[in-house]
Amino acid sequence: MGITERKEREKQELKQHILDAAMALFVEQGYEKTSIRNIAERIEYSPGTIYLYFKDKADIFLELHTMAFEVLFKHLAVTKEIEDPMERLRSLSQMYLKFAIDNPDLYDLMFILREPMEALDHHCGWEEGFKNYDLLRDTVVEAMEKGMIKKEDPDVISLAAWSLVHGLASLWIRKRFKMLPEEAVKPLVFKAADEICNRLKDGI
Amino acid sequence: MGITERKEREKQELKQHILDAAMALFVEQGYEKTSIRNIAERIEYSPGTIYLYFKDKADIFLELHTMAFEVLFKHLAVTKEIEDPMERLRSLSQMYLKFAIDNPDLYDLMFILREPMEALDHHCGWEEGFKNYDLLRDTVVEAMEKGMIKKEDPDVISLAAWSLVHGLASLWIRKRFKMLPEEAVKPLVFKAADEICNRLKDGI
DNA sequence: TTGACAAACTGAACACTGTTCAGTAAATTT
DNA sequence: AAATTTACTGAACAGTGTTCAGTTTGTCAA
Repeated sequence: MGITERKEREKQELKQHILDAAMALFVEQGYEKTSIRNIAERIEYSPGTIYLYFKDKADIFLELHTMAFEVLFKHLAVTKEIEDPMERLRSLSQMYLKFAIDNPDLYDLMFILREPMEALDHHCGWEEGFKNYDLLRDTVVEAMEKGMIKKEDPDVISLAAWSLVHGLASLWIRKRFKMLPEEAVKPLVFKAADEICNRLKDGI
Repeated sequence: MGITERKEREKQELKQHILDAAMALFVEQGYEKTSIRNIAERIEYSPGTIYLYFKDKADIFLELHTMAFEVLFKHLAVTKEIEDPMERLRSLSQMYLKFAIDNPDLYDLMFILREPMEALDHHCGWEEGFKNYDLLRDTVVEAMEKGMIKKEDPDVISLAAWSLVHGLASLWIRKRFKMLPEEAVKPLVFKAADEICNRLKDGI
């Protein structure tokens, strides 16, 4: 009975087809400006069809959000080869920033937009986020154990480190650095993250 | 000829009336869910009237955004009485965080939402933002001069400090702290900002 | 007081949005 | 070949921001 299997496969294919079209439009023109009708038109199906595969618009973008996290994780995972946890931390922050600035729309979806999180419970369902946070937290713990960072609740330091780079990234993406000359901002952003790494180290 | 003056005054009053209604609705139900028709209904005018006083929806919220900045500035300005620049910096960050967490919708409008900034040029028109940034920058400069923070481009440190608290605030507002137990997050947020102040100082 | 003019305001209309659901068409099973 | 299940459609609903011809209101000169 290969028919049900083929049908299941075809269903998955169409679902992926919707996701691909949504991702393309989303990166082209951003989340808010991407409508269900836009997606339907691109895949040459009627708008109603999309609702046979996804609960609502947020549900589509929740899946894209999950995919984007895997991309980020792969980017950041290469830092595992760096022995020195302090250098690894520095590298993590620089790569995180680069990812955000190179992929502002993906970053928006992952960390700024309300929509994907509203489809989630309070305490679960955000494994993608957890995985990336753990990468950071493990590095912080290791740096503390090796005496490179003054000991403290590792979540406090991890939260601070993440918030710093997220703050830089999101203020950049949402154009809040108007007080500084335009061409000066980008280098300053990377420098700010780097400098805080220095000071975490010097504190010893 | 007092008539033209009265007319001008009445015009300003209606404009303010629109802003008041918009602010009320905005704080009640957030930006996205506040429609022009909602505002019109509340002030008992037709939707078209609003466009005689504001260019578009973003223009209304740009003005609210300006008002919100004055509120924040007044909050932060009380720190001017603190002599020690390091303690002032600590106080600034704690009060900034408190403002953001107590007024998430206003904070959204000021630092997260795209709309108000899109009505602005790249290099001008954001005096409200500049004023608050200068408050921070001046404190950083003073702390450096008094040898309380290692010297460095003050914009790098100011950017880092601001990004840290903005990062904490915006990740909180947009519900990205799901990896931590819900009740633990709020204290951690304040602690993270405080701890970075400590380490800036210890670095000497 | 009346008529003319300008300013203020209206609300229907346009082109869009997310979402639903009765109806149709296609594929599969009996 | 008929019956049934599955997949898909597209019109309709209730909403959005925005525009603009047309009406009302207020002011001023004759």
